Amino acid sequence: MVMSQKGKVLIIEDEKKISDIVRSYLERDGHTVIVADTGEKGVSALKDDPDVVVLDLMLPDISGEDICETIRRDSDLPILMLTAKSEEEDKIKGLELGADDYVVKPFSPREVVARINALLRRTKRMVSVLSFNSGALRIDKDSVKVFIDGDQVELTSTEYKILVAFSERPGNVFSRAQLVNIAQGYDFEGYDRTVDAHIKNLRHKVDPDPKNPRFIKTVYGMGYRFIGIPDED
Amino acid sequence: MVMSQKGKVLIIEDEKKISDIVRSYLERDGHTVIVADTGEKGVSALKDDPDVVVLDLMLPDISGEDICETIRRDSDLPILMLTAKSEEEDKIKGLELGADDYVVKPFSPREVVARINALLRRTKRMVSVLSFNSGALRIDKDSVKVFIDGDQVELTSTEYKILVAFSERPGNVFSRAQLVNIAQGYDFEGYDRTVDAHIKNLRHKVDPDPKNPRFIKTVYGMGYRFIGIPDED
DNA sequence: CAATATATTTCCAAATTTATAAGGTATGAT
DNA sequence: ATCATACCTTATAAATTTGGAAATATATTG
Repeated sequence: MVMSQKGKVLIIEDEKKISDIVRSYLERDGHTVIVADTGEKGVSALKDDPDVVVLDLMLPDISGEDICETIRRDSDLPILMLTAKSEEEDKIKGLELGADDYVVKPFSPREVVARINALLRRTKRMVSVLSFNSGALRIDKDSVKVFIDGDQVELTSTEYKILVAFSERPGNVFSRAQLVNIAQGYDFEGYDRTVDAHIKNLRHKVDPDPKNPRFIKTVYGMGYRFIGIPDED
Repeated sequence: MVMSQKGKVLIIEDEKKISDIVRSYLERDGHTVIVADTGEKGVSALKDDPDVVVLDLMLPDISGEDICETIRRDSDLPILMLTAKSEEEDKIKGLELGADDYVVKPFSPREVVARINALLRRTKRMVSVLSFNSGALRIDKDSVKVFIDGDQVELTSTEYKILVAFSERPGNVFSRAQLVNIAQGYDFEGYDRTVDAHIKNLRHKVDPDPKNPRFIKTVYGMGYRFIGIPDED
C-alpha cells in the first residue's frame, strides 16, 4: 500500500454531481478520494488523515466556514474552498479564515486538480520529510522505526504519531488539544490527562532519564515542547 | 512602528498601471514591495530574498514561464501568477510549472492580497501574526519564547499572555480590569492588586532595570502601557 | 511639606496544573 | 471465544503558579 498514490483528498460536498466529477478527475490523476456529503461526516472523516480538504461552503448541516475554523483551530491541513459564492467579499473571507485556495463554481475540474496538486506539492515538501535525524534521535518514516542513540525503541501507533508531529516542528509548543487531535482525530472530546499519559509513556521510551527529559519538555500552562537537538532550549 | 512588515513581495510585471495598484494594496496591508518591470530585473531582484513572487506571464524580455522554471530550479519560493491568459490550459500549465496560485486579469486587488496572505501563511507562517520583534524584545509565538536583548527569559503562562496582549497594541493603555480579563480569559472579579503583582513579576523579568522600565510603563490612575520600541514614550 | 492617593514589593496559602500509577475498556489476533 | 496489546480514564501526589493582604515606596495635591 505504498506507491502510486499521490494524495488523500477529502471532499466535503453535498451535491453528488459535483463530488462525483471532482472525484473522478482526482482518481484519474492518481489520488485517493474520500467523500463526505454532510459537514458532520466531513469532520469525522478528518481522522482518516487526509492530505488536503476540498470544502463546499454551503452544506446542509454545518457551515463550511465553521468547518474551516474547526480545522484551523489546531491543524495546518490545506483547504481548498469550492463554492458558488463568487463575491469578492466571500473569497476574501474564505481565505482569511485560513483556506489556501478558493475556486468558484462552475469550475474546471482539471483546474481544480491542478490546484490541489499545487497545494500538495507545497505542503508535502514542507511537512512530510521522510526521516528525522538529530543524532540522538532518528525517525525513519518509511520503515516506521524510531532509534534512540542507535537503539531501536518500540512505540505504539499513538506514541509514534505524537513523536512525528513533534519532530515536524521542533521547538514549537503543542497544546493538549492539538495533541489529542494528533492522537485520535478531530471531533474527539478527549480527556486532557490522556495526553499526559501518552507523554509519560513516550518519555519513558524516548528519554532515558524521564526526570530530566532531553527531548520532551513540559511547558507549564501551555503544553509540551519537543527539543530536536538536546542542547538548545 | 514595528509589527508592521508582513512579507516582502516581489512583483514582476511590465504594466505599470497593474504593478502600481497591486503595490498600493499590498503596502496598505503592511507588506514590503519590490517591483521589477522586466524579467531580467525580476530575476536579479530575487537576491533581495522576497517571501513571495507575483509573476506576470507576458513580459517584454523573458517569458514568465521561464522565470518560473528558473525560480523552481533551486527554490521553494511561493509564486502567484497574475496574467491575462485565462484559458484552462494556461492555468494548468502554470500550476504544473510550479506556481502556487494563478489569478486572471482583470482581477480584484483585494483578492490578490488575500491570496498572497494565504500563501505567506502557508509558507512562512506570517511574521506579524506569529512573532513580535522590536530589536530588544522578541516574542516567538510558535515556540512560546521571549527574548530580551537576545537572552531568553522564562515567563509563566499568565505573564506571557499579558506580554503578548501588550505587544499586539503597543502604546495602548491597558486598564487593570482589561489585564485581569487577559490573564483569566473571562470576566473575572479579581482583585486589582493582583494585576500589579503580575506586572511586577513581568517587569522583573523583562525590564533589566525595574526602576526605569523600558517596556512597561505605569500610567498613573489608568493602568499600564507597553512601549514597543524603547525610545519614544 | 504634610497629607493623601496611588503604585510596588513581599510573602505564603490556595488554586491550578502536571506526573504517575493503576484499573477498565476497546481492538485485533489467534 | 480467548488473549494480548494498546488505549482511555480515574485518582492521587507533587510541582508550580496565582491571588490577595499587608507593608513599603512613590507620586500627587493642597
